[in-house]
Amino acid sequence: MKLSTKTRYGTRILIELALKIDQGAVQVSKISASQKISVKYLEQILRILKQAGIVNSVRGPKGGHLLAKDPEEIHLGQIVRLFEGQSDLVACVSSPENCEMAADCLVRNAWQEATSVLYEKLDTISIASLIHCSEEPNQRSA
Amino acid sequence: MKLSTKTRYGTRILIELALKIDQGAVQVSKISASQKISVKYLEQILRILKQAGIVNSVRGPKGGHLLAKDPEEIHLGQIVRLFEGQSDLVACVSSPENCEMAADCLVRNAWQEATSVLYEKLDTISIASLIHCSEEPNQRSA
DNA sequence: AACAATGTATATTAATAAAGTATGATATAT
DNA sequence: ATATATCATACTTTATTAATATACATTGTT
Repeated sequence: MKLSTKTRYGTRILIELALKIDQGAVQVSKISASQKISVKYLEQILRILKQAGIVNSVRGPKGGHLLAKDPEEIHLGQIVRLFEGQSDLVACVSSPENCEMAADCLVRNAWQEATSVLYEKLDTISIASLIHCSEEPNQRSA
Repeated sequence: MKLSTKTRYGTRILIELALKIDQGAVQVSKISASQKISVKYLEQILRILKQAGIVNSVRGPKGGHLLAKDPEEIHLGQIVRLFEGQSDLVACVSSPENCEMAADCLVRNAWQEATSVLYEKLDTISIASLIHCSEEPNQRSA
């Protein structure tokens, strides 16, 4: 029940783009260097973020990627749902037909509720809030 | 970010044992038949549950497994923690040394909070509550 | 127009983890 | 004793995730 690296990387990428929001398009090679993620893997992740409308890209020389939305409007819930694909803790919540025990399964609804609680929490955390948190004076010395 | 089959199976096993709580020890072969899980796989899962003190077993003829605790005292949080092993959504929450970016990772605390919310919810759901829910009259027709 | 810098797309491989199976041992009621 | 059960570990298979490789498309600069 762990988050995939794509989810974690994707979140870090968005934070980097949010921090560099006034620098225009950021090149994949730059993100690769700062996040220590291979260029090719990064491209896959950025493509997913782009298709979801979270980032935009500019092709050609001087191109790169930038946020398509305000950091206030990007929440962890959206990112996790995007990368984890099947967003339920158990598949039968959204596809009961895949489990032959579904009709008698007393637990399904409980997993459903737990899933909801988790996403409700993740939906309250924006990229912007993560950044602001780090800017508070007590967080780091000197 | 799915629950493993061991977690799901384990939960169903505990429900079955709770429903048969007045029948004494239930044999692995019986559980295997009703839950449609292979005997050998089931034995692995039961061993984990036994080591955690959630079930007891009786060896030899007429042996089997039974709950070691009141169904009211067994909660989904405990089961999930038991089978998912590493209970955090991301490993760095409990082991920051595994991630070289940990010092600068703005997200770690957020994953931590989401994890907590999820388990707090799971800790409120007991095996007993799942069973009682199914006994409400409206759940099934005739 | 040519070129180089950049993103786009898909296929392939490698690594890891999960799921399931097999073999054999140990305990105990009868 | 013997049959019936659980206990323990090793192994195999399958699925998923992570990462790499190859080829293509777009665009600013000259």
